Amino acid sequence: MSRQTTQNKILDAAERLFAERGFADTSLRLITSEADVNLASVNYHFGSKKALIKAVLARYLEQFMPRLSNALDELLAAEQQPTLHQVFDSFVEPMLALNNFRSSGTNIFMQLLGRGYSDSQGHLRWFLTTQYGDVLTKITAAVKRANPELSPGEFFWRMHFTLGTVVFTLASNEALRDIARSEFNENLDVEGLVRRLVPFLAAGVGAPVAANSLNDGVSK
Amino acid sequence: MSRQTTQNKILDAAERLFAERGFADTSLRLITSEADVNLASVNYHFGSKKALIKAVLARYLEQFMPRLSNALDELLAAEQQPTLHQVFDSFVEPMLALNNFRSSGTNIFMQLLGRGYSDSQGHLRWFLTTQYGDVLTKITAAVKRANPELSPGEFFWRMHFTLGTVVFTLASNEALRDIARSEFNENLDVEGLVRRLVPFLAAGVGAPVAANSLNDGVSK
DNA sequence: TTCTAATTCAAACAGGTGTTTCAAATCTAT
DNA sequence: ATAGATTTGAAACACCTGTTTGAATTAGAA
Repeated sequence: MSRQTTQNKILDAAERLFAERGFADTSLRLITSEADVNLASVNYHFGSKKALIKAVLARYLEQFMPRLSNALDELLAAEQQPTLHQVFDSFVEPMLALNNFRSSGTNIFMQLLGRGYSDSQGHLRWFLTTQYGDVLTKITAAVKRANPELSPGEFFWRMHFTLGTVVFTLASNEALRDIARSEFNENLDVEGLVRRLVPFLAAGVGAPVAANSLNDGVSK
Repeated sequence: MSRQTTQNKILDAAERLFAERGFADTSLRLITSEADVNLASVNYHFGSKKALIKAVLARYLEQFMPRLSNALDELLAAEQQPTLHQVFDSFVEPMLALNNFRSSGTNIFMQLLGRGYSDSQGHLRWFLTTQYGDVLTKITAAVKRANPELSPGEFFWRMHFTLGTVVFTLASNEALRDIARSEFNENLDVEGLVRRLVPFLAAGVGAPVAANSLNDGVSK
């Protein structure tokens, strides 16, 4: 028989609770009781709560990041200039592939991403900058190629606007989909949500720079 | 002499710390020590920490909401159809006016808004739905008038994408502006930031609906 | 001034947190 | 089967949280 190891029981319970309630609001006692293991086993197997959070995130990022990296490589290798729509589309397949990795994997990862970025401890930020900096570079390269007209300052801000849209939507996607379902029979699955995000982001990043915006602040 | 009352010393310290660190990560002991008042005075004057959070938010919302409401009224009273740019622009003046109310008022309110919406307790949500529901109605009315083509489902999601962009940007605006300043001399003030948001949001909400998005989920 | 109500203060309370301890149980290889 | 390492378990630890208490102080009105 394929017994679940204690480590995996902890990881499975933790990822679900972290996604639902955030990192800070999920106590080790809650995790271990839901995982049906002893409280001390978290510190025995992972060392600390911080390390557990990182382990939960790592399990997904190891699946997601190489796929995203490959998709961006393809886009950057192509002869012709990609559209912004194409750039953002390259996130979709890696995202959806997580459902083959674990059930509800896409949804859980989306919520974890949202929690991870909002979190003041910045666990996710640590991963992105120290482990996956190359992917970040590819993302900015692809966006710049799709929309080369933006000034560096304009580009910086639009990337962060994009990040904000994504993170917020991902973090609250389940709650929002519930509302949409009950309010006007809009029965959207995770894929539908992600596909709705793409045109919004592409249009936002591609928006014409406001001509009448005084004080646009670019001093260099 | 105009002595600061204990209540105001608490409110001032609390709003700064809440904006910086979020509600949950700010303890009453930290607030009262920075405000130089006794720990028990928070519960004496406000009743509880939750009530203090609401009091902090209320002080700003009472300034902001009537102005926003008026701006939207003007837009809705006009003969001709407003542009999305105009709709989002009507948030700008009420936002900036907060600097006349308190020093750095705009910035602190922006961060509080971000914290308040991300917060799992949903203090801000309580205000918006129970106290300022009429303003919410006006916002959706204005957006719908500026872009009547959107289906209800499409409209719902784009409003929430917008909200996400705004909330995330507001919550982290100070950190992001620091980065922008050091990375490429982009010395943007709060007004500049808000004015950069408007074209992004207007373009996103006004984006053409993706024709090739299968499963768009509208079942009604 | 005197009396009463409002406020401040130090201390304790009750409950929750992540982490550590060390004996008991379990597994693993000899 | 037995010895040794790994893993589990119940309990305690040290610390932090929001809240309450009741006495000391201050303020305001008669």
